[in-house]
Amino acid sequence: MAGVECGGGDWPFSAEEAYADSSALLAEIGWAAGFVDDACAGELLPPLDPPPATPTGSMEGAGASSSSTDDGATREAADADGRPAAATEAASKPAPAPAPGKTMKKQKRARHPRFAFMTKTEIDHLEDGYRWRKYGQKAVKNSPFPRSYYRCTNNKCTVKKRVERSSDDPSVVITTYEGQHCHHTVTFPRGAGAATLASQMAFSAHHHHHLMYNDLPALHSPTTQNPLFSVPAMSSSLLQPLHCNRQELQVASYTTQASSISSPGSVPAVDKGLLDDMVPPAMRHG
DNA sequence: CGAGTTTGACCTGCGC
DNA sequence: GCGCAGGTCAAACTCG
Repeated sequence: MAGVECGGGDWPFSAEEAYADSSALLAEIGWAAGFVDDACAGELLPPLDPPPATPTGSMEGAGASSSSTDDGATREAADADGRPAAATEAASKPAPAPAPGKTMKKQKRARHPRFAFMTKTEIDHLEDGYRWRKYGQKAVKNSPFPRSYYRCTNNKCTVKKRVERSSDDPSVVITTYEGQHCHHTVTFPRGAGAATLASQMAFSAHHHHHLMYNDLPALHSPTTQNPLFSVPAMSSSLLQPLHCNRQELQVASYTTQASSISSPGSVPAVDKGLLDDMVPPAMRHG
């Protein structure tokens, strides 16, 4: 496995800095963000002030999601699943005639629940038990590092992830998962901690608990070293994938039960596996 | 030869 | 309406 190694040690920057740097991303994500030390013992740092619902009525963060969450499902589903029609048309790239996009212009791009986390690692693409296929790379504005786009190789799975390095600290990789896997991991590498965890969390992203950073005392604590958010704790007090629709900020659930991850019975044993893999029994609640 | 990566072009949404 | 930036596509290429 692509060992998730890191020099360990303290973060070279504060949570504020980290999030200030990636605030745009986090804001855009609008769901949840964790800060994970790839040694599986890192801190999950709170995002900076979660932009309060903007007066403009735009929900920005959630907006990115909500504004494009709705109907576009067709396209998303399509292109992730072998790209039928649309993609086929698009194949005729040099022929911007009816432009593939045009036909589906009305449909906004679908957005699945997203979960982002930062990992201090030198490895760009962390092994997380799933197989990914890179489908694009783009230079990111104000960042010397490109952003890579990956899709789960399982053709029935629509999960995507973006990987980019923090322009502030090259040693930090920001990974954003979008969607949920409809299958189990291909492999379950021990030690793939951070990525695996996030992946699993993304996997269980269907537990759309609505809550806001501010509603999470621990999460929003000014303290950057909140033990509550060491990775193991994350698994147990879990940072639920935040469905942070800022216009309906509400705390639906915030539990310290490890079982909460796999609670509604829809998450397969994989989550348990995660716990088994990462959370020492003693650390689990009860 | 199949699977995965690279890379330039294209599409879309958004702010000005 | 225009330009910018993010996101995606797919041909070409690489690698095992």
